[in-house]
Amino acid sequence: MKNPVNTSDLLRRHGIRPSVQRIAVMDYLLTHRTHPTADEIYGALAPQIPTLSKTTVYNTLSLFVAQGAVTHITIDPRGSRFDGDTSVHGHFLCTECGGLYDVFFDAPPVLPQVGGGHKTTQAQVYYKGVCAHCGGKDEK
Amino acid sequence: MKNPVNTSDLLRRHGIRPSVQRIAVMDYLLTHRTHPTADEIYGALAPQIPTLSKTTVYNTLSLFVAQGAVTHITIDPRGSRFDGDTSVHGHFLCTECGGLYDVFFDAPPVLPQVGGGHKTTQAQVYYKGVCAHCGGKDEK
DNA sequence: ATTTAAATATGTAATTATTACAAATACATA
DNA sequence: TATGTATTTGTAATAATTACATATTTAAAT
Repeated sequence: MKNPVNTSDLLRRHGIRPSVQRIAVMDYLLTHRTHPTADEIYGALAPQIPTLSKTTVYNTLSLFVAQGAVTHITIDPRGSRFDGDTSVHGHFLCTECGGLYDVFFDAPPVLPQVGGGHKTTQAQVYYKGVCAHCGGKDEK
Repeated sequence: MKNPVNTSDLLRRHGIRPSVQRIAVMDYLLTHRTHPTADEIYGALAPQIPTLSKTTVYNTLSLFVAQGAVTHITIDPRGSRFDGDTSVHGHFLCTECGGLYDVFFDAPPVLPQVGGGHKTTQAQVYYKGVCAHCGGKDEK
């Protein structure tokens, strides 16, 4: 089996009615941990679902995010990235190649509460720099 | 005086040669703590500098960010926001009104280092939710 | 002061991400 | 099977950002 959990059930648990397209998008996110853009997801799924529309991918991702099934990552100024792993972790963006890597925490960092009467629904930790592959390793 | 520091000197200290346009953009950022978009900055300065081009605003902001004189905030999926305060602090985005607020820390949060040989140049903490003005205060 | 070269700014056109919207299709239920 | 609702699709609009060639300004050299 590709996936340890049943994708339809996962969607239903988030109040999302499964469909061929929704299952495909979620499956793609669960099996590709590259934090893809909507366009990348569309490009990967279109060959298998020839009738797929880019609007559907956007609609689907928007629904997933609204239902808390997917995390919307805004670290990349070139466009939105999406993560099927909604657990608490950070993200590192390589500003050279655009690669986006997970940064898992031994213990989640303690972030101060937001004051001023604002109601926080989510906190995210973003790192930017140059990834090991692009040369971050060697250069001092 | 509007500004405690001389804007030209501030630019020079970051290796940026001052110009009428650059001073105006930096001044705007230093006196307006709303984390404006390029478009907002252009709209605010255009009346005073009639020849100002939007491309210049983009070029200028890009230069400021590259030289570390301004922070590029990517929390808002609708577009890039900019902050003339480069000190360590977080940001809260109201997903209703788009308002972007500073979150100052008593002590900077301890963020785990990024492993994997990646070279980190910057870390940012983003919060999302509903601001006090939009109703975050009342609603449980 | 004048010339010259380099840096900066401008305007227009392209690119790209995302959304709006109306029509078509699929789905679930009576 | 009929009917209403949800979902998907395609096209067109919107908006942010970049590319690029030209014009202007600045600084240095003569």
